[in-house]
Amino acid sequence: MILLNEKKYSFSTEIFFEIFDDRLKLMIIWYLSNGTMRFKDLSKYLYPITNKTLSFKLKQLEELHLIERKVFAEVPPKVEYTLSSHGELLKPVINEIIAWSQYYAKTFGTMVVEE
Amino acid sequence: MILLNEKKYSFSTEIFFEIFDDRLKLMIIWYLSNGTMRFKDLSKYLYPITNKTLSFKLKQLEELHLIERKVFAEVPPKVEYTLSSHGELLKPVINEIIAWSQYYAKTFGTMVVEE
DNA sequence: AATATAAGTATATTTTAGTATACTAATATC
DNA sequence: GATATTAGTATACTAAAATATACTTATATT
Repeated sequence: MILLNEKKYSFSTEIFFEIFDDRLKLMIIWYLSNGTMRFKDLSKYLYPITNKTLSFKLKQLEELHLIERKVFAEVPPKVEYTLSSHGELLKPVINEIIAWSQYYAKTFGTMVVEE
Repeated sequence: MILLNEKKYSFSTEIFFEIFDDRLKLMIIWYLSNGTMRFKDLSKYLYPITNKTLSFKLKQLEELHLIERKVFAEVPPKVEYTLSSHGELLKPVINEIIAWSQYYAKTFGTMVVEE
């Protein structure tokens, strides 16, 4: 259970760190910022990640109102994940992260295959 | 040892996640973005953190050229940590993080004491 | 002479995040 | 009738990260 509301933060960014305490959640947001994805797509892109871990992270992001989960009554199961409006507002953050990463890669020679 | 140069990244933000694989390093950058700090200051602000952990994180950030370490020949020891020019360029990222965190706190009622 | 100080290091221990592996449900396909 | 499919769950295990605790060094203070 995530209980952000019971905590007090000494500075604004702490909320961000509380939410993105691991890179996986932010990476999921990054992937979903390119459009809707199914569980298996995310699993593939985030490899190696176990179903358990991915499932848990998605649940957390949903609790935090950052993504939305849409279940289709099909067999085999189909579940789609999409950024919520609050999640969409993370795009400027992601864009700055991309800009800085590209600068860093250019400066220190780390290869970047694609954006 | 951090060997970013030996890795290839499938998208730009991966470098960022590789560097900020834990919240501590980004929090250190956040604190230093307000100015120079000594080891003990950081230790106080990042409480609870052990000397060992803080020392290790600072070493990593220095290896990544994001901070600079200045040793004074004094007793008791005095060491000052400052953002490097590359670290300074993370400020736009931090600013977007602050903006989003404030929006999120306002929307979901999480308290933020100060910026 | 004992104690405090800052910036760590050393060692052992604990926590916790993630992994590996196997399993399920309901239908479609070979 | 056996097998594949997706989106998970369940259980047990492992490895990495952080903690707790004690120690160091050289000077200044009580």
